[in-house]
Amino acid sequence: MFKDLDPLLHSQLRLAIMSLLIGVDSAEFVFLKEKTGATAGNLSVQLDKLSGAGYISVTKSFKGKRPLTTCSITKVGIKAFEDYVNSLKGYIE
Amino acid sequence: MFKDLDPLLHSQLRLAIMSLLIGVDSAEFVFLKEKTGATAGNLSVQLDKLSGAGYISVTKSFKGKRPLTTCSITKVGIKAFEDYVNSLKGYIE
DNA sequence: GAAATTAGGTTTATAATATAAACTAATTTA
DNA sequence: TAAATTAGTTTATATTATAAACCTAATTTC
Repeated sequence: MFKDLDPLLHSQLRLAIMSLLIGVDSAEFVFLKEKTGATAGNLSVQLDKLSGAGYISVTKSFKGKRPLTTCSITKVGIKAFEDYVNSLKGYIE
Repeated sequence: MFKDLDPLLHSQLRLAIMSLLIGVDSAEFVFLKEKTGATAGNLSVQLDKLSGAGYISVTKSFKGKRPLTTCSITKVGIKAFEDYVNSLKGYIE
């Protein structure tokens, strides 16, 4: 009935990030920042957490001379997201 | 796209409580405790919060000689739950 | 009939979490 | 060349979730 909800995903900002990443190949820091409305600091922290869990991969490079942080969801992340959504259904249906 | 998720409902235990209450007329403390698997302390705290927000009403009486805490969801609570579920869909669909 | 146990909670302490503020470092722009 | 902007990271704080400890009354056991 009430399966545990992955605490890493049961967070508004991290869920929004995953929701965005699941629909694209990859996304830049600034794109995620704009779409989620998060502050850069908060976004940075949450990306680290998702990355630390292996839910996303983060690559740091340069666009011209400015730093560029690019994120992609991983297979593990997709699975976790799907599991989370399924668990959630036990609560809201 | 990403509407704010009511922080009062975006909590595993409180969401489970609301999920249970939305399906019944009323429910006793012990019933909620068993169904959610929560400790009594945690349940007590979360019921207070939901009650404080006007999402549920809590009545304390006696069953025989033992205390009996009975909970029901309110109209405000139903509305909040429905809004929460709708907002959530922006994240998971 | 005293002591231990159970029932039904509440209060309090702690650890984890989310979040923004403050900071860094490089780059434009005025 | 000073000021502002970009693209972030680190740190501090306030909130939150959670369980442990506690309480009171009732019941069972010895």
